[in-house]
Amino acid sequence: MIRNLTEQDKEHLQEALVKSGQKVTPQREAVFTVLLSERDHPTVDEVFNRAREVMPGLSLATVYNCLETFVGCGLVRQVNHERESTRYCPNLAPHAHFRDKETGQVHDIELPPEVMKSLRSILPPGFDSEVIEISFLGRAQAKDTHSN
Amino acid sequence: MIRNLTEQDKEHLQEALVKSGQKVTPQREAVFTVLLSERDHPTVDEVFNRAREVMPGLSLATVYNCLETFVGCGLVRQVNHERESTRYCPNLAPHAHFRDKETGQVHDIELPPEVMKSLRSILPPGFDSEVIEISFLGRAQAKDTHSN
DNA sequence: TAATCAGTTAGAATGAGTCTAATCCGCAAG
DNA sequence: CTTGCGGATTAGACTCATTCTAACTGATTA
Repeated sequence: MIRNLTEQDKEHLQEALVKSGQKVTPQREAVFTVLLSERDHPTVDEVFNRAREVMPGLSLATVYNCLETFVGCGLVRQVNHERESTRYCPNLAPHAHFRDKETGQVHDIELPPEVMKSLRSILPPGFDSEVIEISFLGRAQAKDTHSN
Repeated sequence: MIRNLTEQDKEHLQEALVKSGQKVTPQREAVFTVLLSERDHPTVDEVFNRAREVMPGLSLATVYNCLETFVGCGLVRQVNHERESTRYCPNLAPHAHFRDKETGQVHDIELPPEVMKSLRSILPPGFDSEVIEISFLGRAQAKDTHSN
């Protein structure tokens, strides 16, 4: 179910948008709401379908635009796996992704700072990296029930 | 330039193919030759164009087929970055990829076993991973000249 | 020689994502 | 007000990597 944004979430959205010279619009609020309501790394299509429940006139192009805007102002992260549809994730803490081979579900894996450090240390001199993507592929025993 | 396969490379190809019930064909040899001649993570299209120099009748579909076969029998690895075209890499040692933001070039980064181990250790119980993909995005000072 | 079968081929189909041109909407200036 | 401006939104056309399909090839087996 799609729950409403808390005041705090609204401020978070507004602040991030305004900081990068963007406006808060009803469409952006709707898309953001969808992302926060179910944190299951939805595809654009999934976001689109969920958001339509709340705003039936919303167009697919706008969902693409909104998500791009959010990525641009650091509100959400893109998650790519092989060449499958891009997924979106509002978890901003540094984390890796674990993709279940059977269900296709994506789980967040916390990334302790010392692991990040050891990763950075394997770069030869002259290599300077801003972004490190880590993704696991395998099987996960469903231990939590609040999966998608 | 496309150099011929060494006897050793030919055996390597044959062994891997036969082991998974596949045949050695002229097209597969040509594609494999291209991969080993310039180890710069080419896209399917690049492989296609290079291979045509040596085998003009070769079709794109066949290049796709060959590469898929090679991946299936562990001869090469697929490298994906965001949603760009898939690239192929004949380096089988465990390694990460560094993608230069400016040139688009992909460099292999050696992965020491202790880093692999620390990565595996961050998986919560119940998560079992076969494949770990690590990719860096950033800028690399060109220190070698034999880039593509 | 005929049948079989994997591999190859050209071209059509797919589908995620991007582009375009028209429209909408909020707001500031007149 | 009402006019004009600019960014946001929209529908639909378009792109392009990849996959699919159906016909063809060529080596091997019956």
